[in-house]
Amino acid sequence: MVFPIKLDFFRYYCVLFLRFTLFLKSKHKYADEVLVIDKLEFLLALAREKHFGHAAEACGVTQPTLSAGVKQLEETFGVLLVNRGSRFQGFTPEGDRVLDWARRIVGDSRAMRQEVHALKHGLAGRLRLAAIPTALAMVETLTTPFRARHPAVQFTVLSRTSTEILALLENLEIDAGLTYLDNEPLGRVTAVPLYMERYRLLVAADAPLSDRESVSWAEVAQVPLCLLTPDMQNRRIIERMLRDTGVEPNITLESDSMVLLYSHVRTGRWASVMPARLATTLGLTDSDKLCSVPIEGPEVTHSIGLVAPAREPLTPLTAALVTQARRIAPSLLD
Amino acid sequence: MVFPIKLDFFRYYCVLFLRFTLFLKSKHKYADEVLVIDKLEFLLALAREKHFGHAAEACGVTQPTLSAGVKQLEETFGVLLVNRGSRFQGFTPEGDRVLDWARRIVGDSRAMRQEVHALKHGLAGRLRLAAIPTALAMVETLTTPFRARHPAVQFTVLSRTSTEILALLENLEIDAGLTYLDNEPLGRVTAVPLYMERYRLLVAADAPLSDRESVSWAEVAQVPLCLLTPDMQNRRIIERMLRDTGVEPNITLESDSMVLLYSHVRTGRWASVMPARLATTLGLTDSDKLCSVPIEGPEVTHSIGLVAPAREPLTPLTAALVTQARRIAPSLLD
DNA sequence: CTATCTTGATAGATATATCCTATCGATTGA
DNA sequence: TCAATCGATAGGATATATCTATCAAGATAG
Repeated sequence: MVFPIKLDFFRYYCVLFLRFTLFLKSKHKYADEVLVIDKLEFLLALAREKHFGHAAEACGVTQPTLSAGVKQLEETFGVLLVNRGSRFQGFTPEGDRVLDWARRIVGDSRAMRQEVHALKHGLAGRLRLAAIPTALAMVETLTTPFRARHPAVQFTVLSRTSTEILALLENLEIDAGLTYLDNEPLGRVTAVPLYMERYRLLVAADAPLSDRESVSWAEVAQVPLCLLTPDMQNRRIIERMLRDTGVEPNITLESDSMVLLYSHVRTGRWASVMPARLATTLGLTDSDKLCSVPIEGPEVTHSIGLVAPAREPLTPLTAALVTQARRIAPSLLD
Repeated sequence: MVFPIKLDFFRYYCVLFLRFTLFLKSKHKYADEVLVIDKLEFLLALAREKHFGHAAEACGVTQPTLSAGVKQLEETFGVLLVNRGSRFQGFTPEGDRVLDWARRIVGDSRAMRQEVHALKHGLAGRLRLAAIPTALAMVETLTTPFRARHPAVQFTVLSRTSTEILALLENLEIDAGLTYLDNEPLGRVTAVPLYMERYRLLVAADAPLSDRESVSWAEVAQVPLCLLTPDMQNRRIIERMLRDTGVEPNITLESDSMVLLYSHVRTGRWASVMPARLATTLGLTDSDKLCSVPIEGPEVTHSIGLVAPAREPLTPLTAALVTQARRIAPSLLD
């Protein structure tokens, strides 16, 4: 019975203290309500790290500095933004709203810097992208022509799950993503459809089923499979197809790495299921080692495309990427 | 007793590492590129005042402070933003772009504050509006029901020309405006049509034409008229109608004040042309002193409505006003 | 239940930034 | 030519930002 009382008392004390501090502050001469964008970045970092120390490190400052920054925000708004016990306990409702605006303002300020820089030095900088594993091979069709037009632009490409991509986008940690457009709610994003994902069986040339014109999902379910881990949407889609046949699939190996899956398929002991376009793009079927066999049955296709923030205007780099995506889309959509 | 030693060693290592990182990060220790929103406001003030001293006064700082603020912005971006000779000579192209972003960021930061405030204290604050003179009487139909719902909200309403309203809106000096929707290019705004402007002749009860069922534009052109000044779009519209009859209109008095026009019409020596709705809303025709006579001829109507920034989301106050406008619009559009 | 670790807050010191007043130099106008 | 206007600059007072070091309150492991 001691804890609740102490906790309540602590909170009460916090609120009282904050009010008192606010009262004192109002007498100070300057910076009554100076909003520094860097402090908003503190809030963003805190939102993704959920830890004052880690957030501080991410911002390149010490923990007391970040704590003070957040507290200053709370003082300017006159509201507690973060629920604190002995540790970070999430944001208050007001904090959530401020966080939303902070994302927008920080994004805009970055876009502003980038645009001015682009006016001076042409389109340059680093585009941060993330793609679902099965779309990784497609990134090239976007980046290669883009770089031909804008040689000064650099890329960072991460392999992530579809949900992670949306979260990264929301937190301004990436500029755009390549992911499914039609399965999960996308939220506030600009989407450019690029191609449809169709599935094929990938097997070694000397493995069973390799000489077939086509196979059924039921047959696929009976060979030892290596697939992506279940946190990937691609895996869930394929697994659904397999289970719909009534046969319990034989998924003997899973990984989050496409390279690992390939290397196993090459041994002839495993097979895998992957998007048709992926196999051909990588030229895996050019050698005589691997075959990709069409899978019969209901044509399940999933639209994959570029997602960027729904903000208007976009940063010059992101805008150029979206333009590039719109340009190549017709040649990909069969 | 092994742990403390290890811990100390770890901490020592951490500190060394941190120092090293900081050393690499910057030669200047702090604030290499700190963006303060207040400085962006300096830029907005400079854009509308076109004068360093006046802009400084508008921001509540001295001129050197504003000069330094602008210069700091220029240093952060590494570009000149303002063309200076011995005086303010406008913005550079980069300056114009920064100005555009500054408007957006400043607007968002205000909206953020307002929203947090609204979460704490309910919808409160001051709505800054501007309306064209002929729409002034209509403002009441918007503000009265609005205040009934949100009693804590205060209003500031300015009488301005339609072009001024758009400029004020652009510079965040007003939250919304009441103006013509279909005559001039509106730019980036949200528009809510409210009603159509139709014209009537306003005359004293004992003046010529007062007993007519209706009059023609040609007849109107022959009586001494008092109208708004030519910078008002309303005046230009009416004048066009009059000239189209081929008769040179007899505009013997012009003013930017509707009250002045009324007081002259009441003498019986002048007549005026005004929107039908305006006369009835003010109850001018209830007394026996004034009559409003329908004008025959081509039905020229001009749509009038509420304009607000095209930004999304709007500030809570502006959003509530737009909602209110949408609510009352059906009862106004006949 | 105790010892230890983790986490965020706080204190004190110092460097930095901000702002004001006063003044200057250049242009503009009379 | 002289005064007025405009924006830049210098110098000094003061607020602010950041660091290091440390603390106290949970959480955790033994």
